Amino acid sequence: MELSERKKKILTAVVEGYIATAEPVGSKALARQIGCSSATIRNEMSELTSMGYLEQPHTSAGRIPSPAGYRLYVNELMEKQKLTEAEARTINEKLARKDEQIEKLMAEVGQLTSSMTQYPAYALTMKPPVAVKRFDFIYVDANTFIVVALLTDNTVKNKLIHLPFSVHQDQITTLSSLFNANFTGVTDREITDSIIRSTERAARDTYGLVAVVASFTMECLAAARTAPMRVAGASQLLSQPEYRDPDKAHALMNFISDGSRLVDDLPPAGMGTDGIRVTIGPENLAEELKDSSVVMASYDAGDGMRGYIGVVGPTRMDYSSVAAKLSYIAAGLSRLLAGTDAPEGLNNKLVLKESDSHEQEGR
Amino acid sequence: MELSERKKKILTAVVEGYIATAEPVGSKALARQIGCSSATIRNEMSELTSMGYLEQPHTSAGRIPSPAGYRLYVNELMEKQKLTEAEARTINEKLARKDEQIEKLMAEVGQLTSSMTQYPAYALTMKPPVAVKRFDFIYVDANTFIVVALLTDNTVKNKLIHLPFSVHQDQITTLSSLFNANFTGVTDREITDSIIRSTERAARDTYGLVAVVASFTMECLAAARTAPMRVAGASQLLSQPEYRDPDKAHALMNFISDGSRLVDDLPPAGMGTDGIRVTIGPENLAEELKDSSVVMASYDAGDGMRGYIGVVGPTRMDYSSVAAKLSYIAAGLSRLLAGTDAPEGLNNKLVLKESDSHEQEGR
DNA sequence: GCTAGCACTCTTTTCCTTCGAGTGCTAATT
DNA sequence: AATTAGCACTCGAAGGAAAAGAGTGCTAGC
Repeated sequence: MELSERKKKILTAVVEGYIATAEPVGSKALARQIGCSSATIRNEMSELTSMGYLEQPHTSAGRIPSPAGYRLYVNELMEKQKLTEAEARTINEKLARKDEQIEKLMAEVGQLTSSMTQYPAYALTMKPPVAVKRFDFIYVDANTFIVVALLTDNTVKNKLIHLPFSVHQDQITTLSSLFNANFTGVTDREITDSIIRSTERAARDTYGLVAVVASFTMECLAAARTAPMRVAGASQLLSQPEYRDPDKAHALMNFISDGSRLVDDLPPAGMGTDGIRVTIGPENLAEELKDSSVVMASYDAGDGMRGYIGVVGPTRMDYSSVAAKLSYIAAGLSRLLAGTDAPEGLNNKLVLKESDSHEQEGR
Repeated sequence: MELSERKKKILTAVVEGYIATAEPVGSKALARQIGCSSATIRNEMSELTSMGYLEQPHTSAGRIPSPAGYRLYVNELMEKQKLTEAEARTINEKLARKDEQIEKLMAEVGQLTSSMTQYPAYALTMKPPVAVKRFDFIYVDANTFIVVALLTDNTVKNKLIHLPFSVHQDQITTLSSLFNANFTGVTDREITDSIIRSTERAARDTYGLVAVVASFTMECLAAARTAPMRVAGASQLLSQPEYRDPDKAHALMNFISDGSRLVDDLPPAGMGTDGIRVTIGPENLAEELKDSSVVMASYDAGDGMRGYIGVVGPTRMDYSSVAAKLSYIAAGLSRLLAGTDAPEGLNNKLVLKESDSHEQEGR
């Protein structure tokens, strides 16, 4: 059923009023805004209530939006706010100082998002499974060598291995060719015991060298797949009146501080067309989030990777402003990580934006 | 002035009672414990109050310890608690799964400490300045090479460098010997522009290759010196009655979530003989900590590195139990990172000594 | 030097009243 | 038919007095 223009206006006003003040909004306050008498408003509100878009905390209080009311607001009524000049500049400046380590970049983006929105925020990147592209073994001294693994996502991992016995450079060379033959191009799940066994036989390895390097390899592959997830600004919750009860705040903070729980709750279906997804109160799967809302945006992290940033707040969250900020930050990140135009702030002329056009070399 | 035995007993009982209940403790409750009448206790408490060890929130409440009272308790009266079998086992199990990346290890230790003590916890490692021990350059293809730097603290850093022009293997070799000659054994502060210039001349470098590798080097050295600091379990604060006021909680949480502030407050003088330092309420430097206490323990992280773990809580913190747990965990960490005896739980016979491997995103 | 007793102080809790915002309904108005 | 004015009613919030309770300080006796 389609709502009348006026009902929409009233619903919008109630939602925005409640978002601004955290107090139920009454008919008198609206009368001025809408331009008719409070009695009319009351009638309309009464209908909106019975349609399920508004709620009354108790008989003689104003109305607050129900989850359905918020949903309608988010889907149809809300106008996406624009960022102020200053906000946009802040975001650009922060993103310009791009950090090369994805871990740190995520942490900074989390911080940024949280400080821009005044809500707790998280940031993460999902990665497709990776394999090792090539191994290099650096012989340091008789007891020491370094393994360097170049992964298909172009990250490089390494490990210094110090031995309680000595090896000859030749052994390392053998090891190198065996690993390049047997352990490249496979994901962590494809490394089986039997591959390790056969490599060990081929290397005539009696010291467990192969096992050590193999386990390092699997560690790398597993770690590269795991999403580095950062949560920032959890304490912002405490400035929201709905979390003034320390027990509530505690429960929710526990939940969000544990990144892994949030990840589970990620993208059930798809994102909206603009890359923003809003999940309101009871729509959330996790019990701990039933009274809260989550707004998240996705961005393109390049190389087929997808990333997400999001904030958690009360259902009374300022969806319009948060959505605007998230989508601006997400767009910036996409540009930074996957975009064709080189982001400003890279201060030297060589560098580094290697593409996947990178040919696989034989050996 | 030396306190009488009985005064000590009473002070101890007040401190421990208050720690347990967060309520001022009265004379009646103590009478039973101490074994004399409440009136006697009152007289004694009155004296302890005028000596500055106890305080009265108001005339008709029991007594609570003053900061000086806590201090005396911590220094002289408290018996260091022993861990239960179960607690010790939990800690051992967690530490046994030693993670090779110091960043992650610190995060896990923070988690562990927080969950064992029920207070917010932090963990960090201080490092002495480092230098590069040796460079290796891996030629990948005409447009790509990897720089690998082995640092004096035995961490390895690397970077994949992709060029918009091609280089010959020889150039890389030249670069390698130049860097090994000019950039090894120096700390980040000792790398001056003039060294870079002269290296550039020697390399006949017109593309800025030297500059890129040099800036990578400095990044590594700077990053290796910065203490990776992790804070865990900040939300635990909210379960303490003294932080039921969300504003107080918010202020303190903001403070502790920002690791850098905590670092400033670190070890002014030395640690106690047992490696535990307790800072009570107003003894803290930071304004935000004046109502809180910090207990920290230091551990030996090997290679001349020192590390700290600590917890933040109300002045009414359970010093005895916290100190015991911290020192157990710190001892475990020392053993793990610097100890001569191989910690149990390392499941293969090689691999010892290196602590940190480092990944570098190449984009 | 210790203890019993008692008056006194001060907080906490409880209950009651008042106040006010906001509603729902009815009747009048446009 | 839609809007408005008016009014009785509801229910939480705020205020305040009274009672309860816990603990002290002091005095006097053991």
